[in-house]
Amino acid sequence: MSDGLARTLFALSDANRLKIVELLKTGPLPVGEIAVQLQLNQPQTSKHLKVLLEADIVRMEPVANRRIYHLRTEVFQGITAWSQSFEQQMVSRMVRLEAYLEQQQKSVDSEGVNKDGG
Amino acid sequence: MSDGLARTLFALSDANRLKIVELLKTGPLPVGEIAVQLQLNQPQTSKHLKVLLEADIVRMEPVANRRIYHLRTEVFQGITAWSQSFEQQMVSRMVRLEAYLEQQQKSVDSEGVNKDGG
DNA sequence: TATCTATATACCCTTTAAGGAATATTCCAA
DNA sequence: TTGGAATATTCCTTAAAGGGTATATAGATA
Repeated sequence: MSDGLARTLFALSDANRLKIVELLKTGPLPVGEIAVQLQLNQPQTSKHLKVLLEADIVRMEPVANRRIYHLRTEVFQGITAWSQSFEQQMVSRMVRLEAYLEQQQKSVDSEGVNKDGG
Repeated sequence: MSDGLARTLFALSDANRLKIVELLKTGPLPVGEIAVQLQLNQPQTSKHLKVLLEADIVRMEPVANRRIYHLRTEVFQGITAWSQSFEQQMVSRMVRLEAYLEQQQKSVDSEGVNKDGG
C-alpha cells in the first residue's frame, strides 16, 4: 500500500502536475488545450500527463487525432481515506491521553490523602 | 496554495518518509528509535526528518540529549480537504452531466415526433 | 575537562527528474 | 500516398535527491 501511495503522492508533488490536475477537475481536456491554458510546452505537458497516467491519476481517451485526459476520482478517495486515518489516529490518541491523565489525577488525589498535604 | 501543497506532497512521496510518518502515527519518537524500528541509518533518518520538518509535517521537541519528533495533524486536515474537493467536484460534474443528458433525451423525443420514425 | 550518547551536517557518488529542442508517430483528409 | 495537425518520444543538459561514511555539535556525566 505504502509503495503505491508513494508513487501517487510523487505524481502529485510537482507544481505543474498539480496545476494539470486542478485544471482537469473542471473537466476532461486534450493535451493541446492543457498546454495552452497552463502555458506549458507540448512535450512537457505530454510528459507530465504520462506520469499522472502511470500513477492512475488520469485516464486517456483517444478521440480521432487527439487524446483526451480525464481525472480519475478513485485515487482521491484513497488519498482522502489515508489522510483521514491520521486525523482519526490523533483523536484516539488524544482520548487515550485524556483518560491517562484523568487516571493519574485520581492517583495523585488518593496519594494526597495518605501522604498528608504538606 | 498549490505551491505549499506540492512541497507537502513531495515530502510524503518517499517510501521511507511515508514509513516514518506511519510510525509516528502511533506516537512521538526520538530519532534513534525511528531509525531502529525502520532499519534506517541514523543520518538518513535525520535527513528525512528534516524534510518532513520543513514541510511542517512533523515538529521537534528537544528533550535533554534527544530530539522527539511529533506528527502534526493540521497538515493532514489540509490534504483531506484538498482531496475531498476533487471527489465533490466529480460528483457535481456528474450531476450536471445527468441533467444535460436528460435534457438531450427530451429534445430527441420531441424531434422524433416531428421527423418521423423511419 | 575528558568522555559518552544522541543527533545533525558535510562530502562523495549514483540515480533520477525536469526543461528544451528536435524528431518520430498517429490519425485524418484530400 | 502525400500533407498537415495533434501528440509522444528521444536526446541533451542541469539540478536535485537519496544513500553511505565520516565528522561536527549538543547535552549529560564522571
